[in-house]
Amino acid sequence: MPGRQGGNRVTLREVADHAQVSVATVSRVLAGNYPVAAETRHRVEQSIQALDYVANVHARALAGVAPRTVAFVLPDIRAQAFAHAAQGVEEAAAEHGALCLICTTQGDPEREHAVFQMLREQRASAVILIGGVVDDAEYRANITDLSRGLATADSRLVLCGRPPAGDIPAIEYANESGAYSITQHLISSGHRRILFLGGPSSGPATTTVADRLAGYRRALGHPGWVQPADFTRESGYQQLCARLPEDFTAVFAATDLVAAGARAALHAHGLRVPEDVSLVGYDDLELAEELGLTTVRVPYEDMGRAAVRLALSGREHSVLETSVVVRTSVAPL
Amino acid sequence: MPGRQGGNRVTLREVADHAQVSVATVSRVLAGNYPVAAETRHRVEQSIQALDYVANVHARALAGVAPRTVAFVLPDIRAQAFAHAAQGVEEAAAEHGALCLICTTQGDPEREHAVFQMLREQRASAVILIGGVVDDAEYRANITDLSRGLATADSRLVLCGRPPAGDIPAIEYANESGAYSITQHLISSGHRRILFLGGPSSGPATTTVADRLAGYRRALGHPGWVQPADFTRESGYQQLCARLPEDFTAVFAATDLVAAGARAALHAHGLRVPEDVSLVGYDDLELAEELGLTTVRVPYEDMGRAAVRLALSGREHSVLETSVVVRTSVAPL
DNA sequence: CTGTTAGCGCATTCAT
DNA sequence: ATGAATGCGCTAACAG
Repeated sequence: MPGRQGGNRVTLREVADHAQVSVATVSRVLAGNYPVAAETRHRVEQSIQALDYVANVHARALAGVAPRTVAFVLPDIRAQAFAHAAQGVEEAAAEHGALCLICTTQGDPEREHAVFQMLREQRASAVILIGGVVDDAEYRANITDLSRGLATADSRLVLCGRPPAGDIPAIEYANESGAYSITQHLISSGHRRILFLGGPSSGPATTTVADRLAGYRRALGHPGWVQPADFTRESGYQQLCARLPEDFTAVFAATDLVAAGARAALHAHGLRVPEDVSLVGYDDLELAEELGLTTVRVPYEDMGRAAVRLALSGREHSVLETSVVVRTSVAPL
Repeated sequence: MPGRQGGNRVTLREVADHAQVSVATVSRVLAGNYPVAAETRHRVEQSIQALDYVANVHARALAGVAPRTVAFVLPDIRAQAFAHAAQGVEEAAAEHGALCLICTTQGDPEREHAVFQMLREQRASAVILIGGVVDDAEYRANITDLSRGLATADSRLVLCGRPPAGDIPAIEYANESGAYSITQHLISSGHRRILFLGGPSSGPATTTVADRLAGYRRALGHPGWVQPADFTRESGYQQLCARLPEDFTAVFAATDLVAAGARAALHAHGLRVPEDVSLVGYDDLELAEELGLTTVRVPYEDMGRAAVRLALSGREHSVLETSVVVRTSVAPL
């Protein structure tokens, strides 16, 4: 029972004294990469136990033996897609014996900046960035700065679920083709008037929606019908209601969450899914299963894992497959 | 454009040289807690910019100026309840200017042990622990060891959503009384035969279910009817099916997730909610809103925040209120 | 106001 | 096989 006073951590020195050896010897048995007499080693190990010694990472790091740390920066951990990616990152980091830092920005640029500064100070070996972005010049400039800043500190930046920017590597998923496939699915069920629900009401779209919209249009062979909506259930509800007098036989919601809102809107108007209107989403969250929603599966956990591998050990498949998951929200026309 | 080679971080020394001052001066303008001539300060700031200097936390920590770091240890970040608690922890940590470490154990005791060891090495100022547990002697012994180990390193352990153990502080929520209230709600709607769905099929229950069950029984005034089930949707489905020939007018699922499974089971048997059977859950997750589930709201984010405050700045309300959220899954008998 | 210096805890030559 | 000494980057006395 150590029970020492607060703040009085045991140091290597004390262990050495206790074991009647030098600090170098203790350090050696700890590292285990250098010959130490069996008997001495035993004695040292006893002392370590007895004193409940715990190494100080900071001192270690300073002396050049830092454990790698990978940081995962996301807008909001409450979003299921991100939480799943985080799970993948955690797992892979653990496999690599790396410490894992999960940081949220709440979509606030200031906070994001602070987080990055902090990560540089922490000497993070890698930082993985996830979350939708508008791929414009400003973004490119920003991300390039970040990457350079990190590189200065011998740290790598990896994008997750976004296109690579400049020479910044990324793990993507087949977003456009997933959208294409599920639109095809709708089409092959006889649907023609398919409403795409998602995207900004004005201004440029994030790469996420832009790609999904592109896939939708490629399958359709024409611009189709688009109703803007944020990536929330509430917005899905509101925006579909706004469109509801119109006639379409199916709705492609940009996200499962949006689909959930759309579904509620449909129900509120006395329309049934899929009897009256077919509905598909994107992401394949828990929600999709609950609602029997046909959707596109995005391998978020795999993306997290892949991003860590890319960051820590170099090359890696950089665009993961998506697949449509058929459930019960689509009916043939 | 710094663009230095990887690994070649800029040090205080270099900044000092560049600015033609001593390291002490640079350190001072950095800390800003000591008078420095305006002109000198300016010169130093220029150099810092020019060299893109970033302080090394490890060196700082070794020198005694460590930023506090609070760790949040949970079984699985994909679980919404935990993700919400994590959000609260993140926010509060940021407010305190503390670094936030989120670590998952996957419910694996070995991994949990490794995580704790790592946290001690990191000199975490506080570690917050969440996740169901069976409150037996073994657990008590374990947690006490952990707490002592942490205390050795001048670090505090705080429990979250569990009862305090020994002198280890905790942030709880009114679990039993929430269960009592929602059972009352059912009762005042005329229900008498209410099935409690949750808990282990054999062996001791976690404190979480035990308390909910206790509240249920207190409201009922007798032991009631209990069908065991894990905290998963799947289990809710299976276990309710197993019980379905029996007649009860309402089901109290130990968790929203379990309720979702129960609901599916009911539907699969041609029973409608709430017309044929009323259903309530616990937690008030996103799912509950989607399903129109009447449930008990647990303030997970607040708990996370409170835990951080407790850990970092002492006293704090330690048991948070719960409340029943009435939606559409209960019908009067 | 500014420079010099002594640690912080540990890993690592270099001696022995 | 073991011990003594050096340095990692920074802060905080301590001198000027």
